[in-house]
Order: sequence, then structure tokens, then C-alpha cells
Amino acid sequence: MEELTVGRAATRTGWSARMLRYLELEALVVPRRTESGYRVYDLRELNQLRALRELRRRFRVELREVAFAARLRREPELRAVVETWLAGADAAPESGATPAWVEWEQRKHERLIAA
Amino acid sequence: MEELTVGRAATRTGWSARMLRYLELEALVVPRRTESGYRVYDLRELNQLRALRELRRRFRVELREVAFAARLRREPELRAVVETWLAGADAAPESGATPAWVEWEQRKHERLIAA
DNA sequence: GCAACAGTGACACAACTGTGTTAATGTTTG
DNA sequence: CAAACATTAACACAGTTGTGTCACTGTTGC
Repeated sequence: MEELTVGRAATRTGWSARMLRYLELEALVVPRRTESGYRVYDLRELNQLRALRELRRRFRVELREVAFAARLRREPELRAVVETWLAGADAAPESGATPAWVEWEQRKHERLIAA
Repeated sequence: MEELTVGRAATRTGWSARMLRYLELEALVVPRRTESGYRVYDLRELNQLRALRELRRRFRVELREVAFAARLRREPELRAVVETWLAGADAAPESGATPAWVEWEQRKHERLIAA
């Protein structure tokens, strides 16, 4: 009893039908299909759609940024490398002579980045 | 003895000087400055630059995607909401009647998304 | 059976990203 | 002190994102 077609799902969630199709293309919200190919939005997808809207509104997040977060979740190796990079990037810059973290950094990156 | 100005840092890391300035603007690699305002790239920044290049090459990651990952790290609330969204988005769609996760989903989103 | 939907595909367009280049000015160095 | 760098600011430009609209065709509901 909560099976909406694209137009109704759109007005119900505040998107346009066009955008629902786009979100499917971007693999962000993928509805199932009827036999004849119509998109079917269940409660699950409606929730995703509303939540995604709030995400954008409250945090000014772009769709492709959410898509990238999804990619990070699907590709653990990528996630590891990105996190390593970020850790290196915001480690507080030391002032002491020959900070030990420098070589540590170097080896870490060599290990992780090595083809 | 590893204090390069922007031009040398560029040729040393495979970027253009222009791009090093852009990366600073985007807060991805921020060098310190001399008294007179010249950018100074130390080993730390050189490592970041090389690693960033490899990230892009190997995983086809965009700069702004890395910037977003950095933002996720800086804003834990945002990270929580995004992760919740993703979790809801790739929970395997059940086939049983009135899946329990639906209401769970709903309350979770209400809690997290509530203004 | 026809109006009101749905499907895909295409064209359009503003805004943004990433990048080069050029100009006008300041700094470092042989 | 002049050459070779650096600084910022601006203009330019192709590619991408997000979005609307329009055309043509297929499906559904009354």
C-alpha cells in the first residue's frame, strides 16, 4: 500500500520526476521496476529520498559527494588510502628538528601507494 | 634543506605552480609562508602532493572528492548522517511482509535528521 | 478507447572545477 | 641591478553536475 510511481513519489518527497530518474542513473536511489518497466518507489526509497533532501538542505552536500561517500564504502582500498592521506594532511606540523613522523609518513605512503 | 618555493615544488612533484596555488585555495595542501609571503613547501607538503597525485591517477578521484572526505573528517555530525544514509541505502531490500527494518529506518532518520 | 500517466532520449543551460595564461607588481640572487 | 623568480588578480575555456523541457512512444485507469 506504499507503492508509488515516479510522479507521485516525486510530489510526495519534494523532488521532480526528472530528478528521481537522475538519482537512479547516479545509483543513489534505485527503485525496483514493474513488469512493464515502471519505477516503483516503496517506503524504503521514499525514506531515502526525503533523507537525501534533508542532507542537502542542512549540510549543503552535493549529490556527487554523497555518491563519492558511497564509493568509499564500496571500495575499502580506496577508503584506506584516502584516510591515510587525510591523516598525513592534518597531522599538526611539528617544529622540532627532524620530526620522526616524517620518515614514518614516507614509508607509510610508499607502502600504501606502491603500485 | 628541503624547503622549496612553489616553482621547484611543482616540478619536483609533477604539478604546475598554478595548481599548487589552487590546492592551497582548496585547503588541500597548505604550505607555510616566508616573511615576505612566499610559499614554502617542506617534505611534509611534498609528500602530500605526490600522494595526492597518485590518488588521482590510481583511483580517478577528483580533488573536490578528497576535499569532501576532509570535510567528513572535520564534521562528525555530517559524517554520522551520511553514514546512516548510506547504511539505509544499501541494506538489502527484504521480501518478507512488513520488514521490521522499515520502522527502524524511519525512527533512525527522524532522530538524526530532526532539525 | 482515450486522457493521463509512464518510459527513453535529446537539447539546453547555468554554475562549478580544474587548468592555462597573461598582466602588473614585489622579492631574491648571481 | 638585472634576471629569474615570487605574489595576486583576472580572463578564458572545456568538461561536469544538476535541472528543466520537449518529442516520441508505451502503459494504465476510468
